[in-house]
Amino acid sequence: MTIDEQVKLLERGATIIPEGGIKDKLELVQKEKRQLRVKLGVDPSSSDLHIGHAVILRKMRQFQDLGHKVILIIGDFTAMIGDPTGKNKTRPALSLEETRKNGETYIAQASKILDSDPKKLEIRRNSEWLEPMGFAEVIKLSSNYTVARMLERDDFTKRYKSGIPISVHEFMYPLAQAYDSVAINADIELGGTDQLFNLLVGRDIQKEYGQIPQVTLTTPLLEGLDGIEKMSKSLNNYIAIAESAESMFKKAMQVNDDMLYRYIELSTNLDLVKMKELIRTDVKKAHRIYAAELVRIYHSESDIKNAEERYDYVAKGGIPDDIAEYKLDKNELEDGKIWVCKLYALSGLTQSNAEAKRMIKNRGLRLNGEKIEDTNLQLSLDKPLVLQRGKDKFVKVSL
RNA sequence: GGGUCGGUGCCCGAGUGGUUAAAGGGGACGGACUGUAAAUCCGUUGCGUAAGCUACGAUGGUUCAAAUCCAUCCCGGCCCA
Repeated sequence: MTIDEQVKLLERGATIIPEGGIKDKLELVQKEKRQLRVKLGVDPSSSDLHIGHAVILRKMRQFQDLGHKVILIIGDFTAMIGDPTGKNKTRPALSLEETRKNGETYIAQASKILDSDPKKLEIRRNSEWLEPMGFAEVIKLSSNYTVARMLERDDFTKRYKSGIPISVHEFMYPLAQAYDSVAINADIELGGTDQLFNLLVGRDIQKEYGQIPQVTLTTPLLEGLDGIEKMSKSLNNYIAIAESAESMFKKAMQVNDDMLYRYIELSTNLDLVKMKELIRTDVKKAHRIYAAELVRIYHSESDIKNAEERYDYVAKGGIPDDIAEYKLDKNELEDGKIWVCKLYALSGLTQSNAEAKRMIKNRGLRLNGEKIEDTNLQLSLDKPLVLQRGKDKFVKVSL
């Protein structure tokens, strides 16, 4: 591949700062006969990677495939300090052990996408260099940036204007992240568009430390299944890359029609021109192709059929066979029977007896496929029972 | 440090002594309709099968009765220093 072709591939779906920066970097390393050092910082506070994260990981993979080195930085130190007080309220600060564990899960999941050849992948933790930094060092680092410039960051601006508190330590986040770039001497740093500010701080700080500033490459954030918020675990609007083929297929089918093109664009390599046309002419089919493609990427060709069949079966009101099981303790029985509402609560399908009762009144609970009418129903468990909530939440109960 | 305003359920927000498990909106969850979509419409949205209990930043107090009044404390915004 010529450099121009490489640039074209790498820049697809991404925003580069400064413009043309990728080409310059590629030419530079060609001259110096070395690999690019491509950085991605990850926050080990959540352990479930979703297809939104995958956008950037897939971009990383492209760099690897072109022979470059990807450096994954687990932000174990920054996560340990605890999340800023911002919108998400205070998140309990994680212990080093937790962040380490989350980091491991992250790596395990990311390796579904990344090439784990050590020549192409380096994994570091930022506690490595941030922890030993003394206060004097930190002051020196922070003296390179001004409050006014910090406040330029979009979420700081918004919060400041609307009177939402900003703690001083939150200013340290961009700086710490920027210092990571210095520590590993990054040529390029990748991130979601929400990371742009932090990535740019990296450029400034690298300059201050006498390095050539990194080029930043940002990819769009994938909106969640609700079509409004960004995809995230806490909003529960995500498709995890580790979830089962069945669940993945189902969620993919539920992506809003309006969002489908964007999902295809950002999370698959499907032919965009063809898919755009298909969405126009036959949306349902487009959904199926997308759903199948996702399963193909994260599971395998052979899993598609099962996932699709299950989907169709449940859509028709069928009870699938891969249901979670719950073993009821005999002590819960009275005269060999148990009250329906209690059973639903115990099985975890409802949060409380009261909720189960309400759901029955709303005709939302089924037993062996039949709607439950009577809130006072007493059940004996001679045979296993299939409890169901809504369309697709099942639990099989037995003694 | 001083002044001032504020802290209500998942979120926003009304409520300034009893009729308040707390208006309204959002979200979420069910149902109808559908393509297990969207839109729309309907219902539910603290726990307890009940008596009742718990809940309006925390603790203590006043009162027959407190989210509402008082005291102290904690947290935050704004203004002044």
